[in-house]
Amino acid sequence: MFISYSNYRIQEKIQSLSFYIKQEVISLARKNQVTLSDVAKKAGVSPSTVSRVISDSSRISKATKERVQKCMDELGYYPNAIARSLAKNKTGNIGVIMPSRDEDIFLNPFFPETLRGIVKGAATFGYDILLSTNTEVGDELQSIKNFVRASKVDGLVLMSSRINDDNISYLLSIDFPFSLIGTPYIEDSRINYVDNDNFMAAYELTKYMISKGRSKIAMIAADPSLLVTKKRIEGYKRAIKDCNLTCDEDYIFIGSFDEETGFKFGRELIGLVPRPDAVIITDDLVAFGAIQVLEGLKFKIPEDIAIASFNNSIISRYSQIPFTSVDVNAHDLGLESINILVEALEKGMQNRRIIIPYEIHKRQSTEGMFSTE
Amino acid sequence: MFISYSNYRIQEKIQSLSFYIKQEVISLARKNQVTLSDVAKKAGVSPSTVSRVISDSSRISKATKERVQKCMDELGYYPNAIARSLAKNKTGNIGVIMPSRDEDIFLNPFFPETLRGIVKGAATFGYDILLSTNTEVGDELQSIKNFVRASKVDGLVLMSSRINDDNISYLLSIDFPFSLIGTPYIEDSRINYVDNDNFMAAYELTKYMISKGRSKIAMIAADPSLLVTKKRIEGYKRAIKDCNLTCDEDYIFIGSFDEETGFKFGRELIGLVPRPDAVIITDDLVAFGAIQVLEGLKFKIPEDIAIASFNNSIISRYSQIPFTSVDVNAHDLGLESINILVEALEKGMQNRRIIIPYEIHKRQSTEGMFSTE
DNA sequence: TTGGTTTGTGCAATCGGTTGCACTATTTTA
DNA sequence: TAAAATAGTGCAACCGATTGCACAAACCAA
Repeated sequence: MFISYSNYRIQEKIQSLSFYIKQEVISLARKNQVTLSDVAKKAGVSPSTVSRVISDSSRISKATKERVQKCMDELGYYPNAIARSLAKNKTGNIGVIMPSRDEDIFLNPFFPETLRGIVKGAATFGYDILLSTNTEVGDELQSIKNFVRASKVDGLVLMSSRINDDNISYLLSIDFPFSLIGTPYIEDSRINYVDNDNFMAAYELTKYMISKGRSKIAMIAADPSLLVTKKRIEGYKRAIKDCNLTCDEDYIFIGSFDEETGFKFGRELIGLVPRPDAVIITDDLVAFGAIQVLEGLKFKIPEDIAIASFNNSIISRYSQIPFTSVDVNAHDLGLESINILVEALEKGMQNRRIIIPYEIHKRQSTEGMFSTE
Repeated sequence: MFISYSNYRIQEKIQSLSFYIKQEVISLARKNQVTLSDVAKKAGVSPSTVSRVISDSSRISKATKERVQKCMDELGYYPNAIARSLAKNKTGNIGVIMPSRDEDIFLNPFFPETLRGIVKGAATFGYDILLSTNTEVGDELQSIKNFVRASKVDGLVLMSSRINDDNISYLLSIDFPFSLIGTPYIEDSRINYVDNDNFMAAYELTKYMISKGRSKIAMIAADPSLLVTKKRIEGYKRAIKDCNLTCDEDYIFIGSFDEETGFKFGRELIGLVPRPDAVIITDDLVAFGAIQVLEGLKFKIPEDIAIASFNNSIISRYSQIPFTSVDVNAHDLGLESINILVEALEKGMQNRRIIIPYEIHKRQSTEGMFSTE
């Protein structure tokens, strides 16, 4: 009698059989997971007792604890985090949602720096970091939902905030714990965030320019739907106004966080009438691009035009013309974002807002034409 | 009758009660997890059927599939990843083990770049990235064990390899799937890795120096227990030998991946007799430090001494004197490390070794005193 | 001695899925 | 037309923990 191999049931069976064989082979080496029950059996107690020993329950006698502990050591037992997560409805993971521009993200040292702080913070509290891996650009919400709805994380860190931020709205609507790096677009006591005072930073930077004798100050910013950009533009405008200078909208350029933006607007900048004698730029890389262009066009920095920017990355220090830049302390932003999140998770703390101090590193690019100081 | 509050049982009860109240409150908003059984109930089928609909089993009729699907949509069902992990013994997570130097890691753009590739690769295959968060410096093995023994990940990516690497030995000993960025210290068909040909890169770079008329070539390297360093030193030595030049051990300096190393050895370098007319450095940041020192000491680059290094980071392009640097293509290293790991996980592939091409970006710092080309 | 505590442990349900196997109804084959 | 194969679904065990409650033994006060 022929066996009909078209019989998919058999195929299934074979498949599952070979699966088992493979698993078996693998399991000989790996998958030698010692379980709680194994320990219990060896120690002659019930699994619940072992579980209580692990959590150091006060209801287990010292003698039993020691005996069980010994068995655990001997068997090399290590609790299965997945099973524990399921039972306790807690994962021990914190999800980090990175802006999904792919190219940009790690180019700008702000994110790696922040991530370093995050990792460090998580380590001290015993959490692991789950990184969002969006395939689609701009689809952070999808990553968030994947993490949240699949219960893969206990809480989230959002690394940026925008106006009418969908991510924030969603998380608030389902009341899921998160902390934000940046200032939220709405006041809501449930939002824990950490940020610099970007308004003041830009304000102070602009004032500093003015104190150095500059009066026609331009700005190159990024997408103003990003709160950080918005705040900086506001601070800049306010300083101009407070000093009774005029702030033409022509003087504000909107680009992105790359060198190209610096090239492009550096060129346009010097075409303005009257020509600016200073420019504030929201990122070092952009500033660097602008400097290159301006130098190429034979403008002198800082004599003809002063330049200052944000992030205080390595290139601001080591560019041909070292330029003034605001250190936002990205590492601490990351670290504190974890602190407040963990406090929210473990102690139910709310309404935490932490302002991380910035620091203006003054360099050659903003030296005065004539100093008023 | 008084209630004895010292009765810890009662205290426990109260605690658990308040816990429940809190949980209850929370669960009103969050924790509205729709489960498989809910869907099953609504669709009037058994949970197993729903599960099979999710996995699109061929054994469920089209009609049932559609009906169940509709119920899932209506209820907003989303499978719980934890429960699934437990049942399938697969997490969908890949652990990334970063060298645990804390400060160094993100300072050097190599790691962020690599991580970017890793994240991108993981996204295409639908895996999430779990980052190692070692508290103790140099204690990657602990992180690895935490991930592996707790079953938090399906596989691992190691971002560096050393001689007699404990991490590799451990993973091999328990036969746990991983891929390596770098070349392993031992031949083992079970190790899948991706690397540059660091020997050839250094060899070629050295030859290039020689072709430019240099004959006394020094090297500043990092810890030679790191395979990457070892290979580069070997390539360098070989090139020297092949050209019948002498390679004094004095010409080789061992430091770390920071500017300080550049400062220190830049200074020592020019004290050597005979004085080197070229130096190969294993990292841009170090090279940058060296350049600063040398310039400070009034040495001309490239006239007095040529400089070349590795990683082609932004500072190699934009330093006052742009310097020659080898682009190791960190992004692709990361991306491929995921590719081979996933192939190992899902298809049992072994013995994969991928060499990512490097590219020497030639810049001003290696222009010849006199060109032989 | 008796009834009430206090202590220490185990039972069994639960977390939310997956899957081998059994079972029925329908179709195909001879 | 009877036997065999196929299709569609459900039962129940299982993944590896946690935890409310029950229960037995030891202890204590009156």
